[in-house]
Amino acid sequence: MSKPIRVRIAPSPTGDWHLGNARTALFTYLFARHHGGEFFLRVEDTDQGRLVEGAVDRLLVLMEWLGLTPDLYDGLPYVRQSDRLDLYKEAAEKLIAEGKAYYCFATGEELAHMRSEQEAAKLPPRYDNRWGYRDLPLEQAQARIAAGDSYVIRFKMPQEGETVVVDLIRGEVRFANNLTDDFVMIKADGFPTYHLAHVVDDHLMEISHVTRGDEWLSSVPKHVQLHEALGWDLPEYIHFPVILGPDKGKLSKRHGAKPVFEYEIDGYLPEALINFLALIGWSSGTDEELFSLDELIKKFDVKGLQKSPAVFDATRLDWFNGQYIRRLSSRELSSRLYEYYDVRKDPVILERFDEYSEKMPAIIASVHERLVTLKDFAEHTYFYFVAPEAYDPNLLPAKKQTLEDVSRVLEISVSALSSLEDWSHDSLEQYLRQVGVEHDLKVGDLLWPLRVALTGLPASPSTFDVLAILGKDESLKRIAYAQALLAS
RNA sequence: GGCCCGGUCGUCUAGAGGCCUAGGACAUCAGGUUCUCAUCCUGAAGAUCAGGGGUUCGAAUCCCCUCCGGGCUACCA
Repeated sequence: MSKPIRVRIAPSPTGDWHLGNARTALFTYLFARHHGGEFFLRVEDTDQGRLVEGAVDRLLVLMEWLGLTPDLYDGLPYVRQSDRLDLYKEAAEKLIAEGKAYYCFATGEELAHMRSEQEAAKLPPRYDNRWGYRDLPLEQAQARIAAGDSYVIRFKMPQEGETVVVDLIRGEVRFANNLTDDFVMIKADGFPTYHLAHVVDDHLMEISHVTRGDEWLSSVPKHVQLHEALGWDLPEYIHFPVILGPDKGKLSKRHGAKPVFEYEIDGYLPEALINFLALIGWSSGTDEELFSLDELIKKFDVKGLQKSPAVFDATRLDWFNGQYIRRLSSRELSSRLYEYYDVRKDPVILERFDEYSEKMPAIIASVHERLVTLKDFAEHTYFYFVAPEAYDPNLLPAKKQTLEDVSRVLEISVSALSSLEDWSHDSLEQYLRQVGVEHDLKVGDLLWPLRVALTGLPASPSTFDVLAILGKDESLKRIAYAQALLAS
């Protein structure tokens, strides 16, 4: 590998990225950065019928969010194939001139008819040159074009011997040439097909390693033959195994394969997503699991890439996200949360950040280790801002407690707390534990009813936290409400 | 159908002929810490290495066959 490493990620702007696309980009990025190479983005918009408005802009934002920002190419953020039509045409015409490609005038209906005929005869469907365009003299073809006939340009695939492909993950793969037919390079609309465009661009962009999904492996013979016909050196090939859905089928929307940007909306951290994705189909060879992007760059090695496809497991992603959230400092978590709701333009939460800015650090700290996603924050802290109402009073008793016990506990609490001056967490804890002892109450029997009274919930942050954050007035108010609820 | 690729606990994986009575992580279950939940700690269960033949003193690792899964077989990428 003496050549400089230059790689590219080449999506077609036909929709939003799912995790599989993001992982291909990640591996490609890691490979480039590990070797100190360059990482470009090339937009493959050669299928004019499938273009999706705004897809490229959203992709750029997403890549930035993931931390996979591509390098500038000729000063531009990406290369766009529709800007390079002349280049493909030039290559195709060179091949025509050399007799390595030809004009084909078969219509769509004719081709469809050919295929159905072959299918009926149990023959493998392929372009069989039944109209003889492969051998049509160039002058005749040009005459038809001049007459306005619609045409495509096909590559004359060699029909003898085999094409040997080397993939860095799988090693040598062999294909018999007579099984590949004369594929289309230039479509009737003048746009190139993937095969031609990829070969031309990767050559012109001096891409050292072609990285892409596994689904391309069986097309490589076309690309190899094209390189040879054009007289160009072959790049190295790396075909990543695909990501499967939980049903072991293709990643589909039905099985949690949402567009990647929805993971952002759902409160996942990009570093968690990156770490999670990196470990699907790649292993460092050690028992370590948690890697930052920088660590991944250092450790990434093609040797650690898996040959087999992997199933995507959402619960594992949750674990990574929880890990990363817990590793954030309170300050970092706080700014992440604010940023998250700010981007979401969530007026309710943003207002709370504003109005409760003094208490916010304590509020966040109280739920920090309980969050799986940033989105969870709203739900976990709701009770701080909105007093519980009309909850089931049967929630109030701790295990083995009666409603009468609860009344007594609340009464004791009210009278004790009313006289407490220092309403800090530590003071509250010290004091209440002592109150418990004085009244012969187990801590749980004192704190459970209190917590339910304050939050209306069976699970919440520590009662001392809740008390301290709510403050004396609000706490006593909520306890009084619980007492009223019990009485009714 | 044909051609390619793949197949280790439910999931992600370690494993390049003896270190494997197959290791780790997620999930699960049990216990501990604890006012609840969560965190954290400890432990358990979980894989006859898809199946069958070889090769070898010895195979998850090498070879062959079968089965299963996936991809390609477009004027889609």
